[in-house]
Amino acid sequence: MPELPEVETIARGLRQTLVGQQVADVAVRWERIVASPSVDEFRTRLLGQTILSVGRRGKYLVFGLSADTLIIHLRMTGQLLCAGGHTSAPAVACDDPHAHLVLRFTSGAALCYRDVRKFGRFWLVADPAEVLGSLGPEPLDPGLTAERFHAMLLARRRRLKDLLLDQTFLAGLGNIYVDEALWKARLHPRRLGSTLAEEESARLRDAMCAVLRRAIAARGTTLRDYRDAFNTPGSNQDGLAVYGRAGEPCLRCGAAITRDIVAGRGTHICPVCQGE
DNA sequence: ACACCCTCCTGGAGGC
DNA sequence: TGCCTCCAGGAGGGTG
Repeated sequence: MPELPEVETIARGLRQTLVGQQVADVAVRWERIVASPSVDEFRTRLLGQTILSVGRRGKYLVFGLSADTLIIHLRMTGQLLCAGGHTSAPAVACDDPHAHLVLRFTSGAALCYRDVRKFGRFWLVADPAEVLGSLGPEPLDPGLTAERFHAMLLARRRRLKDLLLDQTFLAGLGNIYVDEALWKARLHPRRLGSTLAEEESARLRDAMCAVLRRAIAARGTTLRDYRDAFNTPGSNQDGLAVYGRAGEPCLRCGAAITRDIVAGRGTHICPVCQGE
């Protein structure tokens, strides 16, 4: 599932190939993929616009266009694949049955949106805040100091797992990296954020940043569906400490990793290192 | 304010 | 082999 490191990797790939491209054709094959505006308006407004920038906010991809902002969320299984043009990537089949939206550019290049589960969404907006306005801070923003993070945790009486998954609290973490960060910080997912000592919240912040930086360097975690813009899997799955390792030994203490449900999500914990 | 459940979707895995 | 049921979980919505 694309979380911050995967979306960052995709954004970097798309930036290389898409900046300067002008939209020549918009094909929408599954209409519910377009969240806003209507599919007709989405198509007509997008035609002729040039991509000026490609960025990321939380798990959202953000394309600065000549007149609007295009925002894409990949949710569970969404893939954005570059095709044609001067890219040397393996030919991506835009006629794939799961390719629900295809942008073609005047250069001959194309951007293919593929999504087996159809949960992903596109927005075309004049003001990005319409979609991104309620997101919390970026975990890797140097402005998110240890002091500020500690104050954020103290302000709410919620379990760490719920808080870190809540995109209005912090933008970009999903189930995999929350479990990895809590393990690294030796904190139990059910622990109330408001009970953390300064030293513990600093540990959590450092763990979160380390986990994300490592995953970005590894170009993301590919468990099944994730691919970058050139259809290449990441390699961070080889570096996971707890996610998907239920029953296997903790890399720190050797105890068996458990899998539990917290906040309605599969949650991987070392019962010894992460005492409740 | 917080916890819990449902919906959106599909394919893969496990049971029988 | 095949059919059926469950499960994965991001986000938004509703309810208690």
